This record gives sequence, C-alpha cells and structure tokens, in this order.
Amino acid sequence: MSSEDTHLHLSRRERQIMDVLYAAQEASAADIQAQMPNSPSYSTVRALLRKLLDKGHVSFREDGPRYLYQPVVSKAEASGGAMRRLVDTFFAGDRAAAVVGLLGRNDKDLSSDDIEQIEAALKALKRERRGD
Amino acid sequence: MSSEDTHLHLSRRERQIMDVLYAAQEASAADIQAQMPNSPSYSTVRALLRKLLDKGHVSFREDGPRYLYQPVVSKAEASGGAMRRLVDTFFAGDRAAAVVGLLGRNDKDLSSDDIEQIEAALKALKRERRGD
DNA sequence: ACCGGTATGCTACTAATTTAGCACTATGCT
DNA sequence: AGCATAGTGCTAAATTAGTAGCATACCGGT
Repeated sequence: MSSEDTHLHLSRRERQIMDVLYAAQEASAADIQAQMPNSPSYSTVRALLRKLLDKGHVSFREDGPRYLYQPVVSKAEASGGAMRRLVDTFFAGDRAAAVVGLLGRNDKDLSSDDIEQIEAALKALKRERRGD
Repeated sequence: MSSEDTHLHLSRRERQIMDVLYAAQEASAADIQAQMPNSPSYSTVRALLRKLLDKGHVSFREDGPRYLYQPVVSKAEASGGAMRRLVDTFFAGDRAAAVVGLLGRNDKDLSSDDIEQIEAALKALKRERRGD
C-alpha cells in the first residue's frame, strides 16, 4: 500500500506550506510565512518554496511586483489522494465506513442544506449504479 | 488551524509505523518491519518504536515472548483528527462537501450494501436533528 | 544447560531537514 | 535618484531523522 511514497514525500515544513496553499489556493511568500505554524524566517520560507518548485509541487504566477504560488496538483486531486490514504489506513479501504464516520462526527451539526446535498450525491450515485 | 502540531509531529518513518499500527491495531516489531515500505533494519524499527514510546504515541503489551505494540490514541480518535484536518485543508471546513467528495470517487464502486449503510447513517442523523 | 527469539540500552555515523545570512537584481513610487 | 518591496542564487550551520551495530538479559523448548 501507498507505494507512491516517493511522490508525496513532503517534510514537515513542506507539508505546512502545501497546506497553506491548498487552503488559500494561491499565496505570496509573505502570506505563506504568516500562515505557517510558528513562522520561520522569510528566507526560510523562500528556501522551502524553491525546493517545492524544484520537486514540482508548486508553481507560481507573477502578480505585479510579487509572485503568487499555487499547488501544481489540483486541490481535487490532492484531496482525493489524501482521502484514499485516510480510508486505507483507518478504514481498511472501506469507503462507506469512512463516509459513515465522517457523517457521525459531531464537531458541528450539518445543516439541512448539507444533508440535502449529501442525499443528492447519494441519489446520483444510485442512478449511476443502475445505469452501469 | 492545527495548533496541535506539537502533538502530531511525526516524521516520515514514525508515521509509517503508526500507519501499520492503525491498520493492524496491534503488531510486533518484526510485523511492523515487514509491513513498512522498503523496510529498514529491525534495529532501526526498534529505535523508532522506542522514540514513539517516549513521545507517548504507542504503548505495548506482552504476549509471551514478544511485545505487541499498539497506538495509544484509539483508531477512532486518530481518524477523527485526520478527517478534521483533511476537511479543514481541502474543504475549508465544509464537512458535507467532503462527504460528497468521498462519495464521488470512483476508485471502486460502492456496493448496494455500502449505500444502504450510508443511507442508514444519514437517516439517523436526520432523526437526531429533528430530536434536538 | 544451551539455543533461538525477543527484548533492552547504549553508541555512532550519515543523510535530510530546517534555518538564516549575504550579495545582488528588477520594478514601481515619491 | 533613492527607497521599499519582491525577487534570485549561493553558502553555511544547527538540528532532527534514519540507520545500524554491539553487548546484554530474559524466557521457553529440546
């Protein structure tokens, strides 16, 4: 399992940066620094960013004076990988159990709107199954 | 976000060990070694295990000749934390969106039994909401 | 009583990560 | 022109992680 270790081999700080980037979608070096847990120096952030650029995990676009960095792998793909990993390690690959677990958390109640969305997704899934 | 970084600060190898432990619930040093990606030496595994014991992430119980190691934090709690983290970084805290994302993956189809379980959980949730 | 398996507590070395400084360039604004 | 802001590349040092070896101890079976 998880043979792609080679790919998602991020160190602690690298992961923190990616987390900021996924949450923000796009951020300058200074933004990233500000949002990292016990922020390292600006210089450090840039060094890490350079490493991530090298490894191909992030890209940037120019925005006037500064660069805005963003993840290369889309949020959708990255979250998919993270979810698969989570399902594998904690639910022995049983996606339904993971869904149930996620629903069962009572961090904060789901709104009725939330529930409708989930029901809709479930309906779509059933339709698809019938279709196959 | 994730201020408890201090606590779940696992290095690559440490995380690999915890993954094995969560998947197996309980394992000997040799088992762990066998299940780790490109297994390090037995000696290394034990060094890491000792570190995890020190940090309080794993405990063990004696089983005849050998020790069986297990995570201190239950699978349920750990998965809860991991899910919260995932929901926060990839879905801006929107749990429903995460559920929908999880449902929408087509790694492998969900069985009709799976779907029933999810529907049941959803129903329970709605009942609970009405009750409140 | 000895052996194999499992444990322990060191020690030590190498590799990777994290950190930050320095020198310098380019651009936009006052 | 000069300053602030953002960038670059390089270097270097400190810390953490990862690896393995060695000597030793305990227990159960032949």
